Amino acid sequence: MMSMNSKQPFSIHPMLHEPKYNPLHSSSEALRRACLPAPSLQGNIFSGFDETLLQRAEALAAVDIQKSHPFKPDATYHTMTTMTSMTCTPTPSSGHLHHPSVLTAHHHHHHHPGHHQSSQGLDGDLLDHLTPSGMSLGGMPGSDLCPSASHNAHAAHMSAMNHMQQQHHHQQSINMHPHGLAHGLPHGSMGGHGGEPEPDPRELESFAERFKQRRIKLGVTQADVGSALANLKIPGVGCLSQSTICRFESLTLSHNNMVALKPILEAWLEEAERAQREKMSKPEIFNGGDKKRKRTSIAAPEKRSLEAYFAVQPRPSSEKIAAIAEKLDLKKNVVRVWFCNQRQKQKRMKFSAAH
DNA sequence: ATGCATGAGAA
DNA sequence: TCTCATGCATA
Repeated sequence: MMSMNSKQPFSIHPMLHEPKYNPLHSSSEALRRACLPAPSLQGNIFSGFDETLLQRAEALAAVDIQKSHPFKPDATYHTMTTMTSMTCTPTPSSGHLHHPSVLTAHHHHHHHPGHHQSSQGLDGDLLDHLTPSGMSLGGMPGSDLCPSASHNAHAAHMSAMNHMQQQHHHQQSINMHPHGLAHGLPHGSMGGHGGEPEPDPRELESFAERFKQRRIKLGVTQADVGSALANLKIPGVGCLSQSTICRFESLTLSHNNMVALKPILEAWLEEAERAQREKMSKPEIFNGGDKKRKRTSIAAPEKRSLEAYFAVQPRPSSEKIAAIAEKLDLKKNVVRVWFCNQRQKQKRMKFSAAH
């Protein structure tokens, strides 16, 4: 009953996928379990008795939390973006941005829209027990590390180049960014031609590593790469954020996304190295920006509760989301988005673990 | 490096 | 409404 996630991301055609990267199968369950936050529950959760498990999950989540706390979860966003229109930055058109785009690769998959889970014992039990509270700990303090990004200043940029890649199916098109992009998808996806071949995870992995290394050698930051991409006049390709470049290097993008971005970054890298060789042009540093969007921060206890719910029911109904939101004293939308992001995260983890 | 968010497109 | 690609804000 849980295999609805068998959607393989890919762009390729239906018949093109390689057997190798196909994680579905039972392995996905194993993997998922490996990623689960609640160790004690793992064994049975997906087996079948949801209700009991739900209660346990709940209990587990509520264990440490027995407190009340003064925390006020919303307030988070005041979106007042100032327009920063630079070359690349997506300018918020009307209030904020518009834009991302897409790679849509879903053809075959899908999930059940309306009724997946059946056991809803949770509305009552689980939610009742939960204590949205304050602190507890025991969980995970932060083990954050990361030096982080700084923005240096030199960059290399180049000018034109083109590649052509096109496809026009409606199903999958990768498009990058906001402004006027189109979608260009690498590798041979449609039409059967011989565009870019290898959807090979192996290759992607090594490329990402090489990319990072060479990028550093060029003295360019992830952010620089992102903006410099616009200088490559690849149709449909504009700039990308530091986040995306970072995620590409760390392989934390979906397989499809990695495959789509690879040729673009590869083109940039070559151009950048070529450009550096001859003359270094100026860095294109644009700076400016005042952005005021605030990020919601979900406290650890609430997060643990959400994880517990997620372990049992990754796709809660709207009603359930509302109930959870209320219990945790979070906005419904925040909860909904959290679940969405959690699913994406798990999917990526599953995939990478499989390879 | 990541968490939370937006938005387009597909169900 | 969900998924997926992306991004801003932030630790």
